[in-house]
Amino acid sequence: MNLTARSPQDAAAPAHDRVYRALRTRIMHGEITPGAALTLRGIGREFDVSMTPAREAVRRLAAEGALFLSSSGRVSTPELTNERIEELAALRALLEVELSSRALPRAHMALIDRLQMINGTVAEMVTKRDAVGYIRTNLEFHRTLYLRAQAPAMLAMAETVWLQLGPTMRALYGRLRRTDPPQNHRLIIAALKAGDEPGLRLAVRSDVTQGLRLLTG
Amino acid sequence: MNLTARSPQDAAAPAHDRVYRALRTRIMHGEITPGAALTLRGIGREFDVSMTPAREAVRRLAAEGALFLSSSGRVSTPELTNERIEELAALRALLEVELSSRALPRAHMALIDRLQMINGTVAEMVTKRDAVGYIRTNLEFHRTLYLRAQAPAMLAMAETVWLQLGPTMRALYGRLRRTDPPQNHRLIIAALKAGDEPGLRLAVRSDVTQGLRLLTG
DNA sequence: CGGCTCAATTTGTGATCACTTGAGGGGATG
DNA sequence: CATCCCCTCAAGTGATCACAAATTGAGCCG
Repeated sequence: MNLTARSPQDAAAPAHDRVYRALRTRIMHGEITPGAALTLRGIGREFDVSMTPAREAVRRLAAEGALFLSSSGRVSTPELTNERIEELAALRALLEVELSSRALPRAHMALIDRLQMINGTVAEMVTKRDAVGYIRTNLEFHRTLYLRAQAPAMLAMAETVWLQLGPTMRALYGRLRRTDPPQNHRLIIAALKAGDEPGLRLAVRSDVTQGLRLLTG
Repeated sequence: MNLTARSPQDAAAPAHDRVYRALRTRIMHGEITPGAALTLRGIGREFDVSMTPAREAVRRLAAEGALFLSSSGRVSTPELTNERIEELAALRALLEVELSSRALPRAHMALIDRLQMINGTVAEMVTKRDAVGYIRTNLEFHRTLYLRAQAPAMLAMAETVWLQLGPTMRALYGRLRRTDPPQNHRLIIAALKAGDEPGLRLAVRSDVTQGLRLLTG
């Protein structure tokens, strides 16, 4: 099956973990449309494993809210209601504002440079209208910043929220007609440079909630 | 099989779900000491199921951070570092302050009465020095309030944090020599009655972080 | 008396299979 | 033409087994 080189941490990874990671990435990056159905046998066939590891991966993702299990056990990506989306956006704001706050005193020039580079890629994805690429690099931008917060539990929660929003995000950003580069990311970088905590908090809050405006507003 | 009466929501529940719920409750209420080892075959034996549903329950709990899986797959309850505990406490503060804020405008007299009744039970548990009972009723107090926030995703996250703190909480509260009733709960109730949002936020923050003082301070 | 080695045993992993249930389609009926 | 019913097949659940890895404890040597 997949004979491509794997990153070190994936070397000799158990089957269920391989499947889990592959599906997780797909979902988080919006590569699966909301409401799409999955089957354990289908997943097993695709990754060349039996139903057992497929089931473990699916249940793990369901526990994280990335997949929806119907009462009869059928598996699909969740179709979020507007209320749910708003709530998850509020969670993003809550968690990510805190994470950025904690990262601020630890953010040195090397980090800011790296963020600017990633942001360049984000802008590129926007102009190319590559939705999946945009989501991926956008999340990389945020994760890079939040890693500096040295708060693994909080970051894990934020990623769980991203995961839940994944399938919906694609549809959401698909409506974005804008081709202008991410303005809020620039504000975040500027606030980091200036050591301006209130400005940073505001910029992060705006960035994580802006995608929602066009849905609810 | 298991012919004992089950609660309504457990009726005809799949085996893996029964096991999951039973273990989850045990962990959240602090009935398992940190670092305790579990085995799939042992769990299967206890609940009279095979390894398969035991594995699903364990992996689901591991995904929620309630169990720790060693690199070799061995299962145990996590032993949290002080940094981790502080971070989880910060998460509790963040999430629960927000939840209480959202619950405030919806908190009518019936809810406040119910909170006062639960709080009576909490006080009773304190005087009886019943650690598990204390944790259970204390969480019931918080959950009852937060349910009014109408924010299921946020509440689920808060419960995940409780779950992660479960095994540690017992040890934590075991050090509490106090037999005085929960003062912060009274402040919460008072703030709810008065419709005092800043006071409520402060009281909730104090309540969820107080247990930590004796650890870090 | 303490540390090391090796083997027996415990434990997780993954495949396979029997069983049951629920979803979806096709046809008959009003 | 719509609705309802039944039937079939697909899909999840859970048990069992073979296998590999790791743990543990006994026995031995220093």
